[in-house]
Order: sequence, then C-alpha cells, then structure tokens
Amino acid sequence: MCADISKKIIEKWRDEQIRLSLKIRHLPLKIKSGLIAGIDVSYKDTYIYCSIVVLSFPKLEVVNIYNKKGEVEYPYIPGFLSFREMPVVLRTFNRVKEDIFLIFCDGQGIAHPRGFGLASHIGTVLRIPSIGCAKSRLVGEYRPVAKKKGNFSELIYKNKVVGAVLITKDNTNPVFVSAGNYIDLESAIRYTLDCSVYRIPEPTRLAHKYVTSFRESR
DNA sequence: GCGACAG
DNA sequence: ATCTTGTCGC
Repeated sequence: MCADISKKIIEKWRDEQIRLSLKIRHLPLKIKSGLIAGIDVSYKDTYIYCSIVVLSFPKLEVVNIYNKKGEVEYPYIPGFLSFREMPVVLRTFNRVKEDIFLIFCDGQGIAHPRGFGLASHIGTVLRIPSIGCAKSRLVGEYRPVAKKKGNFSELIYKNKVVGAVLITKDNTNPVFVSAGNYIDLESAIRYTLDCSVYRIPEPTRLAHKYVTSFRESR
C-alpha cells in the first residue's frame, strides 16, 4: 500500500509546507450569512472516504452532502496529515457546486510544526477561508480552561499565539482551534462558537457522521 | 537517547 | 483513524 515513504518525499513535503505557509493571510471574516462546509475523512482497509457537508449559516441546516471514495496513498505521519487526506478531499470538493465562504476541517490550521496543517492546506489550495478544529493537540502549550462555553486559553508555540483551546459546550473538553487561511484567530473562534451545539462544531460533526455511514455502506 | 505526535 | 460494553454524570 504505502510502506516506507522515502525521506526524499518527506523533504519535498516539508519544503512545500514552508513555501505555502508564506501565502497564509490572517484577515477578519465578517460574513453574516451564506453557506459553509464541513469536511471529514474516514478509513477502512486500503480505502479512504471523504464527506463534505454544506450548511446554511447561521441556521446550520444541511443544504447538501458530497461523498467520495478513494485509495489510501500514504501512511499517517504526524505533521504531514494533509498529504494523506488532500487527494480525496480535493476530488470530493470538485463536485461541490455551491459557493462556500468558510470551511471547517478536522485537524490543525497553523497550529502546526511549520504553520501549515490540514486546514491551512485546504484553505490555501481552494482559496477559501478555513478553520482547523482538532480534538487534540499537535503542538503548543496552554493553560487549563474552565469548562464553560466560550472560555478559551491561548495555544502558544515558539512564543507565538497559534490557536485557542476553546470550550464549545459546558462541561466538555476543549477543542483546538486555529486559523487555516484567509481568516484570523478571533474570527475563527467566533464562527466556531456560532456553529457549536455539541462539543464538535456542526459542520465537522455532521461530516463525521455522514462519512462514517458512507464508509459502512460501501 | 527519550518522549511527543492532528487523523 | 479503527476495534469495542458498560458506565458515570449532566
């Protein structure tokens, strides 16, 4: 399938992350209504599945769902997740005909060793504002956060604020939010809270639900 | 060398 | 990510 990824490839990927990370821009996003999307990927054997859910904002009603199956090309390597998931994600997104103004991704944005996690990669390639909302930490340190919706502590990495450890629902563990591209952290936090009903924001939570059922049906 | 390490 | 039952707590 994808045994040992040569060090050459990883070097190339590292260079690409550094090169593309220079294109990242942090801007306040102020769109009040429109369509947003949630992306999630699932695996089974040598197959990889992707679901993209289009939702209305701020009502959060499902407008459309796109599913696509592909083959696993690379193994999971911390820091290089996007190269494993980007292929199916792009092929799935090519089918999306709606105009999306914001994308939620299951993973890190700039809270990454080289400031270019999955959300940054997706946002940069698609040229659409993106937010990384991960369930666990990849890099950075932070102070504990009281479990009250809206609370957060800064995620610090190399003496820079790269994200927020945010409580999206009372009495639940935090999620790790970081800007992907074309959005700043403040806006990312704002939209994440506006899209949260449960711990995981609706776009990503629904995408995960749909991709799981899609995988189990094929 | 040891420990950490998105999904 | 994936394989899995019951169980504690709001």
